[in-house]
Amino acid sequence: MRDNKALIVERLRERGYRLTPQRIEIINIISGVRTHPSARDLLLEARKRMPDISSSTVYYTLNLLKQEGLIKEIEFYDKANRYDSVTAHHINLICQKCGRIEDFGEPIPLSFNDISEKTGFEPHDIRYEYYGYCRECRMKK
Amino acid sequence: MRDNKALIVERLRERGYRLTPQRIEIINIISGVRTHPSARDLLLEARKRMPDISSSTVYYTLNLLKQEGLIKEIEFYDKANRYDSVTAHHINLICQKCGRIEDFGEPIPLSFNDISEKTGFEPHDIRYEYYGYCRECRMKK
DNA sequence: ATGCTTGCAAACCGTTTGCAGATCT
DNA sequence: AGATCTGCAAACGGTTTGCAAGCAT
Repeated sequence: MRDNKALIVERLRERGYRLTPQRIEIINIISGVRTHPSARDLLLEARKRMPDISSSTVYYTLNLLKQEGLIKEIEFYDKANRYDSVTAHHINLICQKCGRIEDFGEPIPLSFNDISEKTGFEPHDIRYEYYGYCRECRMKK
Repeated sequence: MRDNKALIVERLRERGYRLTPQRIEIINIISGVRTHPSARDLLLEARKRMPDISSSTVYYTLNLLKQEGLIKEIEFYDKANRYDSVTAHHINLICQKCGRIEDFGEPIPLSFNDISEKTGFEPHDIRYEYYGYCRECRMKK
């Protein structure tokens, strides 16, 4: 959850990608925040300092970072995808009132090995989420 | 995983919804199959017997069944959502080659109670999926 | 000089919606 | 009879793509 900006920048550089001002800006935001922002969130935040940045650039950069394994994407069919600079597999708690996504600290209970031994299915990624209401939203009610 | 057509029909009837031929057809298909079909799958299958059924009717019916808690929807942002007549919470194994979705029999390790006691977040739904390759697709390679 | 990157606008695709006509009870 | 349901076509919204101009190396 700490700032992993330096790591992301270093990886891009050593893999030969350009470090344009737009990319630096996007990396800055996503690695400095714990809110799992959407592409639109990132665009609006970046435009505060860089008014001409376009949404294609944001998407292009996010796809690059995702493909390079430097960020993780959480996908939703009926709302914007969210992005996380914490790439380790973990459980997310998703509030259906305020949209907040919190990380849940405990390790994944069933390892990839457990699954493949029991079923023959070979996993290499996971999606584990609880949907409900966060403490703050429950208070407000 | 058994045929729960009768249950779905009964629930709709007792809640005052109409049992039109289109609905019966869709319920028949979804409750008779273990493949977690998409709306489009259901449309094409239904059209074999009912050529004029429209996709809005399929969506309308699926949304009704979902809202009444009689089917479960598995959502994907970049491909069609899939539908499951098994509504109990369970783990899904999703093959990224053939698209098959298998149910994994074991119970969910962390109960809603576990989560709310440890975090204050109150869950009422879950999404727990492993992505990878099913036995059949691994064989073929 | 080359090719990666950016910004604009249009395309894409599954899902939703407005509406008029049909159908179930 | 009356509300619900169906089918058509258009709208929607987030993401992707084509393309020409810009920029880093």
